[in-house]
Amino acid sequence: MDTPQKSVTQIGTPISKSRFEDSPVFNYINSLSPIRPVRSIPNPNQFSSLNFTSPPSVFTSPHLTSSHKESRFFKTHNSSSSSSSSDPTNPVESREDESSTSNEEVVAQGEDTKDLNIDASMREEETNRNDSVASPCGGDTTDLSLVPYAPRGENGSSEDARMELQKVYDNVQGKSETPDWESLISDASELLIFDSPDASEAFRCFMMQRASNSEARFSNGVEVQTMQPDSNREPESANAIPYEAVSLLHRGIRRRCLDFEMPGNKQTNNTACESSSRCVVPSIGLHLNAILMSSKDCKTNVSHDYSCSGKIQVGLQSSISTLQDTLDQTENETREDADQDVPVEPALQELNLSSPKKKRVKLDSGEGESCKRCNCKKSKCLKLYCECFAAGVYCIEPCSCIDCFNKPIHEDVVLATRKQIESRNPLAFAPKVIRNSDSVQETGDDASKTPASARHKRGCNCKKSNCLKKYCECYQGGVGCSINCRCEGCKNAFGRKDGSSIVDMEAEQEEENETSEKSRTAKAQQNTEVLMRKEARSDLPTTATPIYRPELVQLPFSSSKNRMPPPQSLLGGGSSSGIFNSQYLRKPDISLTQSRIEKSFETVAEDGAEEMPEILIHSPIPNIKSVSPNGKRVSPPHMESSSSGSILGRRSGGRKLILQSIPSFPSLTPQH
DNA sequence: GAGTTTGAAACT
DNA sequence: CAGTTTCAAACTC
Repeated sequence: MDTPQKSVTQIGTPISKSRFEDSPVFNYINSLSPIRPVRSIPNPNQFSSLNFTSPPSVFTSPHLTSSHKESRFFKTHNSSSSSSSSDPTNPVESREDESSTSNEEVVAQGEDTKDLNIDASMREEETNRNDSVASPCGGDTTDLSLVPYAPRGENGSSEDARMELQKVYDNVQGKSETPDWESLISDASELLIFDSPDASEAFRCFMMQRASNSEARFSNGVEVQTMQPDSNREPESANAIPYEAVSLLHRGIRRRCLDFEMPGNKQTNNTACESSSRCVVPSIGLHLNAILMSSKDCKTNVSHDYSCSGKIQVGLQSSISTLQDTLDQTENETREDADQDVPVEPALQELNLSSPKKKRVKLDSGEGESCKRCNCKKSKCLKLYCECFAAGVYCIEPCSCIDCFNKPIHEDVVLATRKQIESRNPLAFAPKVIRNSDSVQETGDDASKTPASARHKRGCNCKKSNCLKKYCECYQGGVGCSINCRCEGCKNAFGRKDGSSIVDMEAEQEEENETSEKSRTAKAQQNTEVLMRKEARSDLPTTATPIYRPELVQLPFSSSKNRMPPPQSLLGGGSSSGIFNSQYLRKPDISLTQSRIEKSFETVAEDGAEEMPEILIHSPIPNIKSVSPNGKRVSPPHMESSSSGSILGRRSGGRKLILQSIPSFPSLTPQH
């Protein structure tokens, strides 16, 4: 709700800079501090303000950058942990040691190796220090992910791996058309994602600091130093922040989630970030996991780590506000609420069918501690096949991948590959499930818990699974199918392509159980049933624009028992409203009439509401293609797509309220 | 755990 | 852009 913006607001605002610097306190502090603030040349690519603009011409090695960062942190905060750079007792370290035997790693990393050791000690320190706090995703498990071990693979020699790496890297680079590509990489490398609340908090601290010292470069070594003066600026966290920020950030960095820049955000981020939390959105897709992590999720165990994967994003992607909420909550309430569910949780938990939940349950109960991640064998975890890679996170120890290059140590390769993929498909790393956030504005507090709608950005293409299995990305994402889908025989429980949803199905079933001749026939054959349903619906003009209705999925109270759909799903959704549809399913004339009426109302806002919400706007054109075999009657998306939440009161006496152009993802546009 | 199925991603 | 191949997750046994 409002919280989301809060955090971001704090982050960017350049205003604070001048304010602080002009303040007597600041001057005083400056005079006291032996450390002279170092100002780097203003660089638009600086970390501050989440500036994603084109990279600096000067190439900066990602490794170098990160090394500096980490080592600096270490120096500054680590008076206590500076000592040992390796801890044999630490599993992570063990792993590292193992890896360190590889020449490759030494060669490749050099300074990194040192940093890694530092990292390890830091980690240890932090572990001791924040044990209760962050003990994140399975503690060690998470940490392990931080260990950049060489891609020797489980079965390859280090030499092979190195060659492989070179090959991959060359390959990627060769294909890259971006002139300043390396700069981009280095630039992107700074955009680390924070997949823990702590990390995000740290990040925020950093951003805040940067706000007051925006010129300082992340890698200039100023950060930590300037912290001191900063501490005064932030009375509430005074002493804590510097250390916390750094250590936490550090932890965040150590964690494998990467904050890959989002295509198209480079130019907009600056402004967007300054104005609203939405700025998170641009990269939210890749951050979601991180943010999710930031939610108490990270504090529980196994599930956390998994939540880092894109899959879990499902629930979170739902709404940025929710995410931000979570983030904020985490920040504000300290980590003591670790065990408390963030707003998002309820929703997910309620969704029995929700894949994330499912997965988590599975993990929790079934696989125990093993945060199972990817299992790539041939892709080197550098393709979208790899869940980790696709989710924007590094592979971690629990992964069973072979010859994995998706490790911090191969950051360049990862980023390069990513870049390449993005060049092919700018949305490749965008959240697969896009959630409409209009509910936020509409329903207030509950909004964050009950995102109005969501959909798979691209839609599925299921042929045999009927969208009833996790093969289906929509289903897996806990969202209904939409016109974007090209699925056949869609039975997606979260909402079918034809516009029905769980509620619809239930209502339908009831009807079917009772008398409907059609339904009886349909029951006879499942496949037939689907087709028939589609046909029946296709008869209804109102269903012409079957925008799927995922609302139920996200609703905490959307349990099967509770047939009360969320306000929006109940009222909105228009054509897709199951109740509505089922009600008129066999009353074409009525529905037709109504549809006409509606049509006159809908056209206005619905398109906007439906299409705009998605940051990732897809041309409706291809959607036309999505018509099922018998979907000839399915109207083009632009017709009167009834977006859930955009229309209210369809059932209420035929009166319909249109929530004009409520952007699902207002996030992109600076608001305030 | 091995084998199969499935559909996305990648390739042609 | 359509068809094919590759890939890894999901699923089944």
